[in-house]
Amino acid sequence: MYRNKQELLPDETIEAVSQIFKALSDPTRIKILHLLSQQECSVNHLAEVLGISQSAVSHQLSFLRTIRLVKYRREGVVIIYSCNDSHVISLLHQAIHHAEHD
Amino acid sequence: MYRNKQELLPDETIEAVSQIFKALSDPTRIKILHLLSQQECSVNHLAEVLGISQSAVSHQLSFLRTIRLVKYRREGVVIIYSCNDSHVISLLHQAIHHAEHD
DNA sequence: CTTATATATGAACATATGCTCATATATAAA
DNA sequence: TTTATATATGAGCATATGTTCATATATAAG
Repeated sequence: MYRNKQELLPDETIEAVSQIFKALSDPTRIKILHLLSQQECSVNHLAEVLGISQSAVSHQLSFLRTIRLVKYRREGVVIIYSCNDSHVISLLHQAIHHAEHD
Repeated sequence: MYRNKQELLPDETIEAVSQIFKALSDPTRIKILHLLSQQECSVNHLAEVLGISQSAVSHQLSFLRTIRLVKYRREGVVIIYSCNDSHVISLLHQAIHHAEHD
């Protein structure tokens, strides 16, 4: 009745995929990643431009750092963040394009 | 100091993108969509093959139906589900590929 | 009409998530 | 060393999320 040719994904893969999409599923993180995909930014610049509290931005950057979607460097007293995963940024841009043209 | 060439996305777009990725961020939904991307399935078949309760599968299908990621048809007593958004399936497949080759 | 099977759905519950507020840490300047 | 500014982080809280359990609905067969 049903052929059983279906490839089930290993749990590891499922979890990794879930993590990628979870990172992209929150409006604050989308805004952060989209802006970082255009230019490197300091934490305060992100907060000001996006209209999000410094604390909220910093918490989300911590999250994005942990899963290596962003990287950062210090410049004096300022921390400059930038994107660290071009493939995930590509997924984001595709989804934006899709959302704009649905 | 900073150029303000950055394009901020409209809230509408942010919400739409967030919804797409939210749909793809749960392991159960990933399993369902991945299987449906290979073959149409009844609800019970999904539940059995994926090892998820009928109720959980049905709840998630309801979610996926609402945002039009799946469609369905009745065949007698059985409801056959299939994918309804090839672009989102493409995002899923890319993420799977990325997760498998990281 | 009754029974059996497939699917859907509401309520309840436990956990996850994202924010704010307060405060800690770190660097630079005075 | 003191002060100012930038960033990070923990605690607490409100809301969102996903599951189970019980039950409703729908179709087909007898």
